[in-house]
Amino acid sequence: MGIADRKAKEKEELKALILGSAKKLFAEKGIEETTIRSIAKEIDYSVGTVYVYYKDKTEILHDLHQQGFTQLGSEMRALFYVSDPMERLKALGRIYMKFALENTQMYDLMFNMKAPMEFIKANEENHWKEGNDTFGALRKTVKECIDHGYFKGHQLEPLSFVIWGSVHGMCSLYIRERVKAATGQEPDELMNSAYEDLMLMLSRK
Amino acid sequence: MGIADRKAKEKEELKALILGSAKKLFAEKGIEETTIRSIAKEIDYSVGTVYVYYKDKTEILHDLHQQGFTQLGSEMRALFYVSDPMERLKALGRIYMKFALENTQMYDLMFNMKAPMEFIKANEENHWKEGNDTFGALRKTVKECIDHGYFKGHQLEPLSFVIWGSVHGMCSLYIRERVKAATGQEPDELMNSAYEDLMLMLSRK
DNA sequence: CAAACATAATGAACAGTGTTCAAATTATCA
DNA sequence: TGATAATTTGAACACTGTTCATTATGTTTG
Repeated sequence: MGIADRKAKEKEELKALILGSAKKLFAEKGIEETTIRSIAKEIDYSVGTVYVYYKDKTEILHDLHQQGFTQLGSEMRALFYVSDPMERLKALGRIYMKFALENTQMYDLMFNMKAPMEFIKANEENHWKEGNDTFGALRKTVKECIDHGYFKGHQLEPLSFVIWGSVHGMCSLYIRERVKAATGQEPDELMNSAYEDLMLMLSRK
Repeated sequence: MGIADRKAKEKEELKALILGSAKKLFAEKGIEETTIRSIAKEIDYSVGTVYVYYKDKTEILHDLHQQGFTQLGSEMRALFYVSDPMERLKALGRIYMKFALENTQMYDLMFNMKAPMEFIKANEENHWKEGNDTFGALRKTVKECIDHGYFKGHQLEPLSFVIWGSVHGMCSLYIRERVKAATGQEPDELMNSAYEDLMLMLSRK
């Protein structure tokens, strides 16, 4: 079945082309400028073609958010070699924050926008695998910290969520342009010093 | 000048009526359903009239976000009687979180949506008074905590931002429906236990 | 090779959005 | 009452996501 195979490959390639176009526009111009028409125009196809390969915009955004998690996941996995759990926790947070600040649109899509969650709900997958895996990696590291004598009196699940929420909160305020407006400080500097303050707080035995 | 006065009052009243309509739709149906047409329909005026009193939608959303800060501000001010700064800090956070969970759309508008910031930028007010005041109240309380021996080794500005970011982060993850999806826990329960874990961490001398 | 069929791509059309502005309506004044 | 000013209107514009009959292309078959 050579022809069928080739056709299947071509379909996949075109789908990837559409997603690539979406990714480019999304990263460069943000969600506002990433319209179906602009995606189609970028690759010289008609709007209708996009809908042959993606049933709607939320599916495109879901696929995109998945790519973001793939990247973040591989960056996080590169830290598994760090044996000391507290050191690893600190490094994890740094990587996470770095990813957020360097890929603001993508981070926004992954953790703030409604589209990916709506797609998951609409397809009743009922399971946010990407989020689950990422939070699982954090929880595992926090667990090891607890086993090493850190976080006395804390519970694993709430504590892990607090840590996630802390870094996510700072990143979101940064991305949604509340940092300078509210504090008057230089955002990038404040993000760094705040992260150090957070780590200081976490690493107290 | 009786007539001019009355006209001015009527103008103000109609503007308030538009804002009230927007507020109602916004709280009940969210931003998606709060269209200019729906706002106009709610109060039996035409779309054009809305644009006589508001130059665009961001101005409406900015006025709305201002109302949210007025409410949050008064709820926070009710805690000034708490003399112990750490107790006050804990209470502040609770009130803040309660406000976020009970007014999800409004909180989202105040701290996540782009509209209010875009309005401020477009009118080069260059000063987010609402955010400044709120963060100022937090900073002041944190300062007092430091003066009472808490947060040794921490700096006021970054620390205050970390605390804000922590609570904001958890609230945002809740509102944007990432909590249950990522942790598998019951969101409301986790929010509470996480807040207690956070406070436990903060109140260690 | 041509005709029949299957697959893929198209873009006009639809319903919705925010926004504008000439025209119609209403209120005020002389 | 008639002229003038203020207010309200809603059709129209440019955009969005989405659909689907039509067209074009590729494949198989007699």
